Amino acid sequence: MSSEGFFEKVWRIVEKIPRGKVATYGQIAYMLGNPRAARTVGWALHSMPKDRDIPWQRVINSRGRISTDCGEHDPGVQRMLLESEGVKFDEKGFVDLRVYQWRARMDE
DNA sequence: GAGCTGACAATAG
DNA sequence: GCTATTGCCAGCT
Repeated sequence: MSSEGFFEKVWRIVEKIPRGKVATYGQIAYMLGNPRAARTVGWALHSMPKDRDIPWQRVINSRGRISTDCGEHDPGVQRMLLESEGVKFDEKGFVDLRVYQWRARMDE
C-alpha cells in the first residue's frame, strides 16, 4: 500500500499487461488514480530495476505510438519486441489501439 | 523546502 | 501528421 512507491504501482500494472497487448501511459496513470501523472509513469519505467522483468515495451504513448523522447532507448527495439508478441504496427509506426489496447480492471 | 528532471498528454499553429 | 508550448505528478539533488 502506502509503503510502496509510485514506481512499484506502475511496475505491477505493467507486469499485468498480457502478451500481444499494449497500454498507454495515460491509461496506467488513470489506473493509479492520477490520470495526469502520465509523465511520472514514463519516468517509473525509466528507473525500472533490471532484476524485474517488466514488459516496458508494451507501454506506449497516446494514439499507440512510440515517442521515446529519451533517445537512449531504441524505438526500433520496442517495435520489434511488440511485433514479436503479435502486435502489428502501421506504416507510420502506429498500433491499432482498438484491437491491441489492453483493457483490464484492478480486480484482475 | 525549492528547483530540476523526465520513456507523457492535450491543445494550438 | 509534425512541431511547439503548457500542465501535471513523483522522485532526486
